[in-house]
Amino acid sequence: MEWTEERVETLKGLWKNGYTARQIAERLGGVTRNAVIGKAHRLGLSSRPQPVKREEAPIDFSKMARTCQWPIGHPGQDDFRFCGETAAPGKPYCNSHCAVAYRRSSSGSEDSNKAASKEVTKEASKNVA
DNA sequence: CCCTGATTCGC
DNA sequence: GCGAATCAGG
Repeated sequence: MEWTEERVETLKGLWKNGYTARQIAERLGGVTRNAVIGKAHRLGLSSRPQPVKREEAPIDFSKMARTCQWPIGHPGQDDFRFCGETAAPGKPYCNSHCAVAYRRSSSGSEDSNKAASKEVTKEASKNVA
């Protein structure tokens, strides 16, 4: 597999959001957790927030869940919840999380990714209250 | 034993 | 730079 921009961006996004290397590898497809970890390490990542044990995948929520299903916090923990922001039509996530989860072939780069991640954090904090 | 990420090591 | 193998911790 080739580490395209979008792939790296999704890797960073998911990794940053506490997903395990295996989940990320599984989501990206064609890569093993070692590849993900290796790449992450190479990218300058390595430490992470507490890992989230969650089966996350681009499930087809077509007509259900009009709210963002992006997991925030840790399952079983008091502050665990979903984003809850209005999701884009036909998508399981809101704009911010879609940017992190799907990242279409955008020529843009870290900037937009950073912006997305930033918003994610912002939304998370907002929802805590 | 299972899992995890971290590092090393050969390609 | 890449990822499997290996290392180390839970």
